[in-house]
Amino acid sequence: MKTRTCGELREKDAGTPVSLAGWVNRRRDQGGLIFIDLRDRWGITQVVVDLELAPAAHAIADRARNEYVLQVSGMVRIRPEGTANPELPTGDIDIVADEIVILNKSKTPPFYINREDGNVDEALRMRHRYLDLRREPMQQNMVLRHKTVKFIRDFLDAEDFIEVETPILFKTTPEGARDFLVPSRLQPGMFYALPQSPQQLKQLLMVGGIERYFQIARCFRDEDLRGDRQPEFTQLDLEMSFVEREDVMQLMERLASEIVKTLTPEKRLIAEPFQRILYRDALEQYGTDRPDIRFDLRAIDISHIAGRCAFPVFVENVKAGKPVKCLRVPGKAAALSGTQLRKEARDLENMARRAGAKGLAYITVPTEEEGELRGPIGKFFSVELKLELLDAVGAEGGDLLLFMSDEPEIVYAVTDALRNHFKAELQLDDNLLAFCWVIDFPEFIWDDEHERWDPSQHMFTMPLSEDLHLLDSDPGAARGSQYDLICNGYEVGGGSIRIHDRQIQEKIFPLIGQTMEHAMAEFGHMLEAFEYGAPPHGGMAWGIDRLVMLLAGTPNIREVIAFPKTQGGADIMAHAPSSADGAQLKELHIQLDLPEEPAD
RNA sequence: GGGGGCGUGGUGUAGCGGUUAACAUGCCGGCCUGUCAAGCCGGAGAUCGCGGGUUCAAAUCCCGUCGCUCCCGCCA
Repeated sequence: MKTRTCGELREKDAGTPVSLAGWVNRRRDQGGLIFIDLRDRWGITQVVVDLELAPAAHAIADRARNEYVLQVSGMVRIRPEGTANPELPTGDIDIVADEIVILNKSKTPPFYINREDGNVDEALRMRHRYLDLRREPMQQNMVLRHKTVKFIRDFLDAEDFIEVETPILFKTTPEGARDFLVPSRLQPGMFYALPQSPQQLKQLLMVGGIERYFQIARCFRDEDLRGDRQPEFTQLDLEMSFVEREDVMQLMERLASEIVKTLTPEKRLIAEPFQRILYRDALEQYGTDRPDIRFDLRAIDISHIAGRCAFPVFVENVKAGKPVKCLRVPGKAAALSGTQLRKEARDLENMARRAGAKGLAYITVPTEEEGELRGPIGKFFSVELKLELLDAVGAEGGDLLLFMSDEPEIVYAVTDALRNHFKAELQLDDNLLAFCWVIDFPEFIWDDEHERWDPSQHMFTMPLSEDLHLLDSDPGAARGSQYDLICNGYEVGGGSIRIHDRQIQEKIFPLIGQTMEHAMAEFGHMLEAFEYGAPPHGGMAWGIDRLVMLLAGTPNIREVIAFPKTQGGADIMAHAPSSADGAQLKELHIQLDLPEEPAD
């Protein structure tokens, strides 16, 4: 139906007879002359329909409306002097139509397909996602996503990886996120679970001698949604045998860097090699294990100074072993009037309280013409102590210094909240991609509620070899081999060296509160596999959706997924989920036990 | 489970106790042979998400509810 696309014709094609097909992006009716911007995935080409040259085509063009599907036959022609459109790649030519066929009509779309600035209610876009996908930004995102996955496949193929598919119907995993369950008809009362990740299977592939495996894998987690989280999402899942942490990290770093340079040359990487941040430092300085390092706003521990001031809260906290930390906001005080500053301080304090703090102290650093430190707690610091403080945090005139003191976890939360607040003010550059590695996570994190250790990544993570002995003596101090790849505050991926030794794996279960019977029932196949010559192995999993989202420069994962779910986990186009009919449920031996509808 | 935001012609917004509910765009009709966010003229189109309440009077205030969204919890 089409001999050429709507994006490719140029001056050199003049005189070629062509047939184009696509959608009416816009129609401009001049009376005897009708212009139609015909759009397909590759671009827009202007079609000219002249009443005198082609009366039949003109009559059809007269009836055409936006989003009608047309097939146009005609001659490529260089546009008359002075009518070229430099905005359009095809703007030097147009098609003089001699025949137009309406392949299909279209109702007036519920929102604009042909406008860049279209700020449309997202629910409406989702209800008509097939129309939304026609819009230029979505077309670009879909292409970018394809190119990203294609690049990854080619890259890993060149590195001798092979792609292996693992089952979608698999086994429930009692740890971690909630599973999506699928009832088994053949085995009444039994359930498959959709994989949260192919973790176990890829390790078994390593035991199976695949050595270098990857998969573009769909994964499922039944947890609440976020702007960067969907219940089903796509991972680049990857595993390698006979590697150490450094081998995986270096290959993965090269992949990340080459993706960015090849697919989005307009983006800049903040640093190569990627900065490596210890988990402990990430928490202490940024208050999170996925720091956005595009801006340098870090909490500094000043307990050793604050403990000697006269502010009772600080003194008591330091005595009780709680840290006092300072966040220096450069130039913030100078930018605000006294009234504004007091309001800002109130807002920040409320923010800190929401994060769990009891308060938030501040002082401002004087510029040269002013004299004193201002702010409620300035008076508690002697002159010498003030100088020591300013020196410790590198303060300059006009800075706002914020002070947090509480249990470490609360200080982390406040640091994170404040950093996110100031980040929003900074209007950071989306074209800057600040990749960094976070490493040396603890192997376990203490779970107060269940009084046990939880794996900080998962139960198959190998502890660092120098910390292996700590599993017996001080599991809380053992570091795992985990590495997370962070970009602009998003966790793009994570991985680790895995346990391939049954004895080590068996030590993990009691620590995380599992009996050996339970472990055997759930993971016996893993333990058994480890006994048949499991090679040392490790790997990584990337969130493809998040990666593409960063490459596309959108903060919303739904923009890079063709048919995403709403925050309520629904597809409001096709109306999923939906109720099952009685016969289906009966066949599966399922009875519903729904909460009572409240009676009015 | 919790906190915040939004919901007004097809679309995007304004209005925030008394308006014939405004504007832009789109849509329909007309004119127009070089437009390209075309232009000009005319027209249709909204019980202001839904339910209840306060009031002489509600798009506007209050309560509830539904939908979408952002965040916390949750996400090995």
